[in-house]
Amino acid sequence: MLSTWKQTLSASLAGRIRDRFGIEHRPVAEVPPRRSLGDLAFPAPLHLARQLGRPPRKIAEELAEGWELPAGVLALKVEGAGYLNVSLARSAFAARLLAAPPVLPTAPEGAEKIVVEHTNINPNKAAHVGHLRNAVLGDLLVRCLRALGHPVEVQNYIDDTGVQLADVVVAFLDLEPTSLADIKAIPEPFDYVCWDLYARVGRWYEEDPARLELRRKTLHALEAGEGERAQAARLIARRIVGRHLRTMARLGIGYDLLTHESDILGLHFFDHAFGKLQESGAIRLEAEGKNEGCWVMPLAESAEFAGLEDPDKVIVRSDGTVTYVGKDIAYQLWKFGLLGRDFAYRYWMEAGLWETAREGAESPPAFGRAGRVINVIDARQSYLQKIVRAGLEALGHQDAAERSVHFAYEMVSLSAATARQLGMTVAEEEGRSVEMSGRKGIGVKADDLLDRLVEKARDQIAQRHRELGRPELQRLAEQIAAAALRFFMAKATTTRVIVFDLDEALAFEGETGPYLQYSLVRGRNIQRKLAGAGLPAALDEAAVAALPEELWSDDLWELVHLAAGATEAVEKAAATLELSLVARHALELAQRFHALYHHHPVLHEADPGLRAVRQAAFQVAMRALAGLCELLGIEEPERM
RNA sequence: GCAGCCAUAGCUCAACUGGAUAGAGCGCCAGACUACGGAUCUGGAGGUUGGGGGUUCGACUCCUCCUGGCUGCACCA
Repeated sequence: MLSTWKQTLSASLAGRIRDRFGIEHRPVAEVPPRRSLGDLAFPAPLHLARQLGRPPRKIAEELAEGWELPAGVLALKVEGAGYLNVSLARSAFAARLLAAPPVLPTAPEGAEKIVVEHTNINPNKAAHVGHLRNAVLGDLLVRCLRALGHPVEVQNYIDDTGVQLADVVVAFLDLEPTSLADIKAIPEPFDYVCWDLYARVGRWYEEDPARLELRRKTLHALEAGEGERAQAARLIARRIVGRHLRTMARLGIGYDLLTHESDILGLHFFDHAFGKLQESGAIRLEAEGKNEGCWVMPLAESAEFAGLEDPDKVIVRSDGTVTYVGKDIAYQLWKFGLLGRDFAYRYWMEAGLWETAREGAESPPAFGRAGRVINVIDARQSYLQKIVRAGLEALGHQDAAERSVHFAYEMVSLSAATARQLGMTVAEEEGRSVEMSGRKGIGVKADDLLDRLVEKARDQIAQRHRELGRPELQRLAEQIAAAALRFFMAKATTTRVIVFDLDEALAFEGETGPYLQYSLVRGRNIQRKLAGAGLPAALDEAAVAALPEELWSDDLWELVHLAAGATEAVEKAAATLELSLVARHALELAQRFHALYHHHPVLHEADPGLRAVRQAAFQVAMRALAGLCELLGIEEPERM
C-alpha cells in the first residue's frame, strides 16, 4: 500500500525534475523518522545538488513550487537539509488498507514455480536446534513467497544412503547386534535412542579404526539397496523421518514432497547425469596423482574457485561410488526438469504427503520442473553449493545455474552456560560458545526444547486462568511454545551465528513470539468488549473513510502507516532472503500497539469520533499483525 | 596460505542498503487511575559504532590497511 504511493509519487517527481531541470533522475522514496515530518520523503534534491551545483534546499524549493500532486496527498513541505516531504490523507488511506488483504499478492500473473528445499536432516538421530533454524527459515520463506502469489513446491531431501545413516546401521547390527524385528519393536522416542547410539558408534570406531571397514561395507550395501543392512537402513530411516515430520508438525511446518537419495541412485539419475557430464567434458578420469582412478571436475579455470588447495573436485570415487556433490548435481538438474527422467511417486498415508519411489501411483501431481530453485542450506556448505552450480554451467545450463539460489544462513552454536547445563565442561578461555555435534551427541534436541516451552507456558496460563481444563490448557500452551520457538529463530539476522542460550529461548517477555500473541489477544478482547456493549466489533471501509481528518493524532496515524508497510517488508524479505525483516516488522507493530493501548482507551472513550478513530487504527494494525504472524507461523491463542 | 561471515549500550540484537537526534529487548533503578488482561506500559542511567587512513554536502553503512573471533577449502554430507 505504501509502495504504491512511493511508485506514483516517485514517477511524478521524476517528471517534475525533467520539466524543471531537464535531467533524468529516478527519485528514491524514504520514510521520515518522525510522522510530524510527513509520510514519505524524497531526498532527490540532495542527490542532485552536486550535478546542478546548487544548494539542495534551493533545489527542493524550486521543485516543490508548481509540482502538481495527485489526489490523496494533503501537503508537501521542504524539510531538513533539502528533503521533499509528503503527507497523505489519513482517513482515506486507512479505509483502503482495511479493504485490502494485509499482505498483497504482488507476484505477476502466471509466475513461475519455485522449488524450495529445506530441513534435509540426516535420518539417523533426533532433530536439534540447529536443524530448527533451517526448517523455520525455510518454512518462513515458503509462506512469504506463497503470500506474495508465487507457486511454491516444498521438498525435503532425505539422505538415506549416506555415511551418517550407515553408522547407525553399524551400531544396531555390529556394535549391539539387534534383529530387524527388535529394531522395529524399540519404543518411542526412537530418534532419541539413535541419538545416543550414533555418539557411541563414533567412539567405538575410534577405539579400533579397523571397524571403519564395517562402515564401508554398509555404505556399499545402502547404495546397492540389497541385503540385511539395506533393509535395516530402510527401517531406521523410515522411523526417524516419521519422528522428524512429527517434530516439524508441532511447529506447523510441512512439505509437499520427500525426495529420497536412494531413489536418485535406484533410478540411475546419476548415471544419466554422468553421461552428460562426460560428453560435455565437464569431468575427466584422473590417471595419476592423489585422485588416481577418480572422476573429477576441474575448477581451476573458474575465478570463483581461485586459490583452492586442490583445484579438482572428486565426483566419482575410485571405488566407483558417487559423492554427495555428484548426486546433488543430478538432483538439481531434475528440479529444473533438465535431467530427462522422473521419479515415481507414492503417497505416504500416515504422514500425509508425497514421496519419491521407484514404482508408484498412477497419476501423481507434477513435481519438479521449476523456474527457480532455492536451497536452504547452512553457510558452511557454500563451497559445495558453488560446485553444484558450476556443474550446471559446465553442462551448458547457464540459465538454470543463475536460477539456482543458495539461501545460506549461519549456524547455531551453544552458549557456554547452556553447554554446561548439558553436562559439558567448558573452560573460560574456550570462548563464548560451543559448536553442536551430532557425532558427539552434543546439542539441544528440538523436542526437548519444545517440551520445556510447553510446560512453562502451561504453568503460566494455569496461573492466570484457573477455570481452564487440561486439554484446552495443553492446546494453548502448544500454540505459545511454537510461537516462542519460531520467533526466536526468525528474528535473528541470517548472516549471524545464533549463540543458543536456553534461558533466552525460554523467555516469553520482550521481543518474543508470545509478546506478539499478546497483542493479538488484546486487540481481539477490545472487539469482544465492544460487541458486548452493543457496538460494532469491526468498522467497515466506508465508516473509516468518513472519519474527519483532524481526529487522527500523529501516534495513531503512525500505527496505520506501519501497518501499510507490511507488504513491502515481506517483499523485501523474500527478495533479499533477509527474512528477519518480517519478524522485525511484526515486532515493531506490536510494540507500537502496546504503547498506544494504554493511552487510547476505546471502550471507555465517551466521544464517538475519538472512539472510532482509535478503533480504526487498532483494527488496521491487528489485521497487519495477524497477517505477518501467519507468515511467521504464529497462531492467535483464544487467551493466554 | 586463500575465501566467506562477524565486531554497535554490561548482555542479546536493530538502524529502511549512503541520509534527518544510532534505536529495541534483557538486566539495573524509580514508577503506572480497582485494567478494552501487568506475558503490558512510562521514565532514568548506560555509546569516541573494534582501531587508523580515505571517498563527499553527509559514513554504523562504501574503499583500504590493521586487530580479534567464527566457518570453509576431503575419495563426509
